[in-house]
Amino acid sequence: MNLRRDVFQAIADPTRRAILLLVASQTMTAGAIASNFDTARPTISKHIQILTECELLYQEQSGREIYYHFNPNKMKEVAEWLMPFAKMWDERFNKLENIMKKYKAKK
Amino acid sequence: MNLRRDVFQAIADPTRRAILLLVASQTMTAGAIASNFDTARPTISKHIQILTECELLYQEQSGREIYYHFNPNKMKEVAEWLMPFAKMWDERFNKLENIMKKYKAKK
DNA sequence: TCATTATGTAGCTATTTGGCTACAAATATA
DNA sequence: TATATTTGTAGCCAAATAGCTACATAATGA
Repeated sequence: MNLRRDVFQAIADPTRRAILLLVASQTMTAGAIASNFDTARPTISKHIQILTECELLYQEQSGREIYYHFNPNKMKEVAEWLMPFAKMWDERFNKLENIMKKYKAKK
Repeated sequence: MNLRRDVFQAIADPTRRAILLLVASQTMTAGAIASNFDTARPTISKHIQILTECELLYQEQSGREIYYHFNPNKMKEVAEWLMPFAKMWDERFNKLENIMKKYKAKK
């Protein structure tokens, strides 16, 4: 359980994506997170560990409880990777681009 | 090699992310894609197959050659999943869409 | 203090993954 | 037609993954 701990690998797992949605909506303790799943608690604990290692979550200790916070800046890395693709799915952009193309062709 | 063929699992692998960037920039044959990597051709072929199965790529046969095209709409699913998080990483913007708008304005 | 609670770790397992070589199938070309 | 090219498939393997149970550690609180 060591290598390939990047954000993309982290969000590949559906359970981890669910954890991220949960914690992003509200900071929670490890136990509170686990209580949202049928999966065994140590399994969720491992998922939380993976998310923490790649910095999508960070810990705040409070006595014996550990609160997990969502780190938006790390998730932003995914959005940044998507940017080069984004122009291709936006219809308005494609329309504009096509209009410009036609306009230039006429000149 | 069957289950879990969703977009998130597909983009988890660095080689597949590189293939997507390549093909998004230009439609290419399987051989042309493979020639960009040190990895053995059948290995790349398998990556291409995974990307095709989850519809990030689609095929266009031309004789014995197969051209692979990028499907932006499928990638968009990732951006849509990111939306609930987007407002958290930049105060100035409330939607991923706005960030994309800004990106395109720069171009 | 002693039991309870919150959390993480160890160690095991079955399955999936990503890689390779060897081979097959189909199209193009000399 | 015989050969070369393009691509995919089969089958193997080592490593990684996600899951579990059992145990360890540390803080609360009766």
